[in-house]
Amino acid sequence: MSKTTSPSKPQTRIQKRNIMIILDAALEVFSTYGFRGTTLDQIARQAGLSKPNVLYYFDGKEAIHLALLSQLLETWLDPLRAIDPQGDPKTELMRYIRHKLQMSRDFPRESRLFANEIVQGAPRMEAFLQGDLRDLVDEKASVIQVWMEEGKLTRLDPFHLIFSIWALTQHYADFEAQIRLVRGPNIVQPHDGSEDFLDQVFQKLLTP
Amino acid sequence: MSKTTSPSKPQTRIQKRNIMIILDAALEVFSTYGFRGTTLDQIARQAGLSKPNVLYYFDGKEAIHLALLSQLLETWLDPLRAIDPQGDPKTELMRYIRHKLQMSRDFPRESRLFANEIVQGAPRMEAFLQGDLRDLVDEKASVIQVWMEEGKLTRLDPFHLIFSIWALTQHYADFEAQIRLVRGPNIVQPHDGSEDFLDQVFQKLLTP
DNA sequence: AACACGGTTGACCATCTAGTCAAGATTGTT
DNA sequence: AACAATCTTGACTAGATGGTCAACCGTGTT
Repeated sequence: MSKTTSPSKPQTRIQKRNIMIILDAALEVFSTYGFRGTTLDQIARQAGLSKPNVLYYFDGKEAIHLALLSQLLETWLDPLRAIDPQGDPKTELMRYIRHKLQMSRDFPRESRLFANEIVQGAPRMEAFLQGDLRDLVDEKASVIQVWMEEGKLTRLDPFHLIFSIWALTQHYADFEAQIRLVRGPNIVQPHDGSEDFLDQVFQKLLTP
Repeated sequence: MSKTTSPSKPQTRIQKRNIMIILDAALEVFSTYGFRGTTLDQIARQAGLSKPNVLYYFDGKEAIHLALLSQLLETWLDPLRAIDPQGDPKTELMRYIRHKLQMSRDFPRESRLFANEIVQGAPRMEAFLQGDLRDLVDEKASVIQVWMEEGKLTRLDPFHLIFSIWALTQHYADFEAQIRLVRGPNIVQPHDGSEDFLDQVFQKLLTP
């Protein structure tokens, strides 16, 4: 049935190239217009391919979107997973924050794809959110809790702390249009100064 | 031409009632599915009216969306505008933060309508963002800057400070689905504890 | 060169969607 | 009651959109 999820046959060069081209084009369009706001013609045009050709590589619009999401979700967990319970609390959290901010800077389209989904109720990510992500968040929240009880961090609700890190880092990608338009022509990069700012904020916040 | 923007004729009771019903239905649907993801049939169904009847009151889908946005943008500026340069710096900012959080709790649909627009590049809000909002943000950033130079607040980039307030407060409405699914069945209200948390965060952050 | 398989596409279809319209129902006014 | 204005809707249209298909083209292998 499915064309891209069958791991039996190895991909040819052309397949590899075109699947990459299509996914990149789809990311561009989906992240800008959302799932329903995106048309197959748009994706095909962006990819420089004909619509039937796009459908030769993917079973449909839904399948392309799904491929993007599952690809994304794997990399989404990594930075959080990397928080080391044995490491220095503040160092670990600051590293996580910088990593998330960097992702927001380097992969804004991925961040907005994610944001689009969640703002609209996350209909295609329920399983991920209440499965892998919840487990990992629970685990790391416990670690943070212990660190706080040991007096190594300011006492805060660890869940809200994690959410606040997500909110502050992803904001620069997801609401880039707002920042760009509000700051005006003075600012070239909406991210300008964000790293210093978040460093200052969390340094001050986390130090007991 | 336009049916609802002509201020010449007074509205009948039926007009007032149905326009309100339609706008409420449209807010519900637009905030969940975005502009392109929303159909007139959905709005009509949600409103309990026929599609031609909806179009009797509004010139089209775009007009309904526009009516919602302009209605929203006015109330959006108010809390920021209320920051008093003569008031106590920390009190003023904490009041603003609480006010924004309250709006995110009481009007999550409005917040998501806004978020949907901005994530997708704010094509229908450019004028507002780089007009009224920019002016107001510039003005209040100056006020905050002065407060900081007077040593009454921690020295931070005032623009990033304002953005961080937006990010943290709106996150609870815009990413509600994520919070709900990640926290699981333990938590009923995604907002639980948010006020205490943000109080703690900004109290600590703003105190020099 | 010949063959098989992978790759590509113009033309097409069914469905959805924004918007129209004329005819009918309801409401308010005299 | 009678009339006009407002309100409502079933039936419709034009265009957009996801997806199909048979035929054709390109590439690598023998």
